[in-house]
Amino acid sequence: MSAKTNSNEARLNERLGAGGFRFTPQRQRVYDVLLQKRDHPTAEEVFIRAKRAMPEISHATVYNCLDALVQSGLARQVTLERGATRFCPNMEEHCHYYCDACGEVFDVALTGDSPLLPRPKGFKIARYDIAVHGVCADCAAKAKK
Amino acid sequence: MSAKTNSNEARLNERLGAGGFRFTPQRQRVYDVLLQKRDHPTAEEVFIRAKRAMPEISHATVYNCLDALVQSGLARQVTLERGATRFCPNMEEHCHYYCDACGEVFDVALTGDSPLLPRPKGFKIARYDIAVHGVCADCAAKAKK
DNA sequence: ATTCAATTTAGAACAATTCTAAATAGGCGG
DNA sequence: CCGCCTATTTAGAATTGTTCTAAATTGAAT
Repeated sequence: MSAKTNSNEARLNERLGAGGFRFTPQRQRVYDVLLQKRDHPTAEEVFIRAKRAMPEISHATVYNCLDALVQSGLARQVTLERGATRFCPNMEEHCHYYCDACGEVFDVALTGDSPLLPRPKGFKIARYDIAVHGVCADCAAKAKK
Repeated sequence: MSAKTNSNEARLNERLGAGGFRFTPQRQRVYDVLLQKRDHPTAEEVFIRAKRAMPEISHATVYNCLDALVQSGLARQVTLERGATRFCPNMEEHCHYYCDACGEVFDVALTGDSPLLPRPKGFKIARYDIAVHGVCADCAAKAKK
């Protein structure tokens, strides 16, 4: 086990605890899956990947684990379009560029100040999600041909 | 029929045409439903409301109409959370405040400059959606008690 | 009027998510 | 270490949201 894996495990343990959740092998596995390939997988994709090293894991558990990770501040839930929700372990301030042509999702860091948003009086902001729709460079090039 | 309704109908007709769609009574009805109560209804809610004046309208038609409106630039599709997609006829630049406690959605106009977003090279932006999650003033007050 | 494609319809099918009840596992006080 | 209590996991059923299908209808353009 690498030092990197160790530190991820430590953070997982700590954050789950802070969120009132237990550390379980399934949650560790699901978190690993998110960290290993940061391509904004759906719950179904996470399920498939998680099964590779833990074949007996169930669908409901994957949802439970993902929810626990989201509530513990270790992952974000991303809803870009109708259909399956995606998950993202990048907790830096960033926005999502979504290519309507190929479906790929790009994280782009929000540099400097957060966008200045007016807000309803008294509203307590927990987080915000910025989704940008359009066509990525590759797809734009293909379309031009 | 009021002058207001007339102008909405004219715009609907024009925009549908520009988008390559036909004007139909069902599309008019669905658009009316969106305009009459701007509370970000789900497709199911639109279906129920549309039925009141058009009892024979079907589920599939409501989806078809909503998609036509979205593609014609007359409505926006809003995905704030897992579960049903919502629809919004407000085409001004605005962001959505979503109360995680009561589920209410508030439109807030984006004043002045759009937030400056860095973007991937070559990405052609079609539109962007800003969703702010948190707790609205009412729910925050209730929670404090 | 005729024709062709878009649209609508009811209902089936499918996909995503949540629920259920029973089994298991963790942490804690004794 | 034991027993207890609660959280978690599991398989599968159930529910919800969305899309598909095939046939009938409608609309626009000849």
